[in-house]
Amino acid sequence: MSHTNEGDLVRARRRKHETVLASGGYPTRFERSDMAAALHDRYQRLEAGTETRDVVRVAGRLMLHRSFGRLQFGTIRDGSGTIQLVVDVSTAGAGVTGLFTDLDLGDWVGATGTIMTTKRGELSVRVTEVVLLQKALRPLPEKWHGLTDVETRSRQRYLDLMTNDEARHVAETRIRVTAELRRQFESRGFVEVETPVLLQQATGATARPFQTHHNALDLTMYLRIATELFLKRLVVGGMERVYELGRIFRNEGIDSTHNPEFTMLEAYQAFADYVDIMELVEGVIAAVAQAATGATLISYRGQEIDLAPRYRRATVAELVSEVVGEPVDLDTDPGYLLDFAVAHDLEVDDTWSTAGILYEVYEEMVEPSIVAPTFATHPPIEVSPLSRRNPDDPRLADRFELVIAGAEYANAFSELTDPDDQRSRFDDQALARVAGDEEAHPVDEDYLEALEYGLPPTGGLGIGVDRLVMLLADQPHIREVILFPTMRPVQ
RNA sequence: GGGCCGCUAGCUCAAUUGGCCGAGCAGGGCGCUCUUAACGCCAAGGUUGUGGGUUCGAGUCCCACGCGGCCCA
Repeated sequence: MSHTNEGDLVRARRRKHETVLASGGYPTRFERSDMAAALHDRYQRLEAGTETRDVVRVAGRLMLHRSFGRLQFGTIRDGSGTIQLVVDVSTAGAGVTGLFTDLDLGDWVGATGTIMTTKRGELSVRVTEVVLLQKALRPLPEKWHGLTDVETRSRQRYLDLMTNDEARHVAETRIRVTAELRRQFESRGFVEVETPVLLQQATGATARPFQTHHNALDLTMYLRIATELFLKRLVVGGMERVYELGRIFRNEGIDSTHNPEFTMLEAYQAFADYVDIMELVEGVIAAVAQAATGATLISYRGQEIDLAPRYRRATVAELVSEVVGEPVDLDTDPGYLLDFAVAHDLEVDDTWSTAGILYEVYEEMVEPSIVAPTFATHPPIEVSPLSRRNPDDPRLADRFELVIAGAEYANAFSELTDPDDQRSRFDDQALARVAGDEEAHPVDEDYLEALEYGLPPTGGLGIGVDRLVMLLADQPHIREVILFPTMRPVQ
């Protein structure tokens, strides 16, 4: 970023700043009587051209400033909205007029005055006293277009927030989403817990972890890639309904749906299976949509999506059959499925199993085409190392993914409770690891020991919170829903 | 990792085939008694992302690098 000549723009502001410092400095607090939005609310019926004797004290950042002959107008924004300040030079004292005239856009100001409406009906505070709470030494971004450069908006989010309504709207949506998620789980009897971020082994998902070092223990440590195995340890310990809404770290690239640190909600419910979790998810997603947007019918990237229950339920094999055009399942000849996959440019070869090709077709062709909320159930057990097997077909997992608008928003399953089966699944992953798959799941001996004490039948769930916010705030990029996304350093 | 595109005043954007880099906002000065992105007039503000190269002359063409965006893997 170039600061060429910024000094020229800053000079006048700094001079005023130093004048304040020389004369005793800025006030340490301001006793505000009302927020802007509350005033608009209270005085919405006030007719144009009304003067009241109601004295209020408001404070905020000066966003607009204009003079019209002997009248001066300013618009300040506080945490709730904006309110106009009016100074009548012919009646206000010289002190007020001088101070008001000297204000620059971006300054924090506090004002005392009476409520009035202008001839055009704009609710305003007729200022009798004004105080500069803090000078903005740097100029604000352009007042009409705001800040548009994606990079600067992400690096200096405070500028984005102070100039762009959309930035504030998205931030507020995210706040409503996380608050409502907590409310929903609390109301269903879940308790929020905190499990370690710093680990000696990163488990619970297939992903590469970040590595760090603990000096006192002289120990290599990893940042968590999931909360799964710790939450299930708690269920073993008798905490029957637990959830964690927390930051997850995965050492992978950055694109429109991936940030190296992101937020995931995981929940575990004892004595429940994946079908119970489906009902839970529908209810939670609908409630969150309602809380965040005011409706369960939302618009995402030009598509209308109804998030009200109940969502479509179909197996992965059924969904794949729809794109293939005839029924396929795990008993289908792998050569037939391979031909279909190759014909559609999928990167598969004849070493792949039927299950592998089936799931590849699902991920590459089915998932992107789904718009309405759909529970895609029963993927192959090979791609589900932590799920319980389906009792009727042990090659399938009692698991589902919630797909909306071509992307996955939740992943859930009946948890694998058999410690011996879990050990053999870990062993399969270990083989893949030896074969070079750095993302394959490592063996977690401590977790296996916990399972040997008995995990009750349990339904587990993970929801990608950032992506859910993207959906509800209709944002195409994950950086828009994370206040401070990971950025390359400026050089 | 590959391809394409972008980087010009504090901010938002212009700049013909390579020919003096322009405007709006913000900032400075003046005017205006109800403005709403107020308006009008005046003046000021630039090492065109960085470093090389080609050329009489580069914002523009070539090479490298940095940051960002989009698409692909």
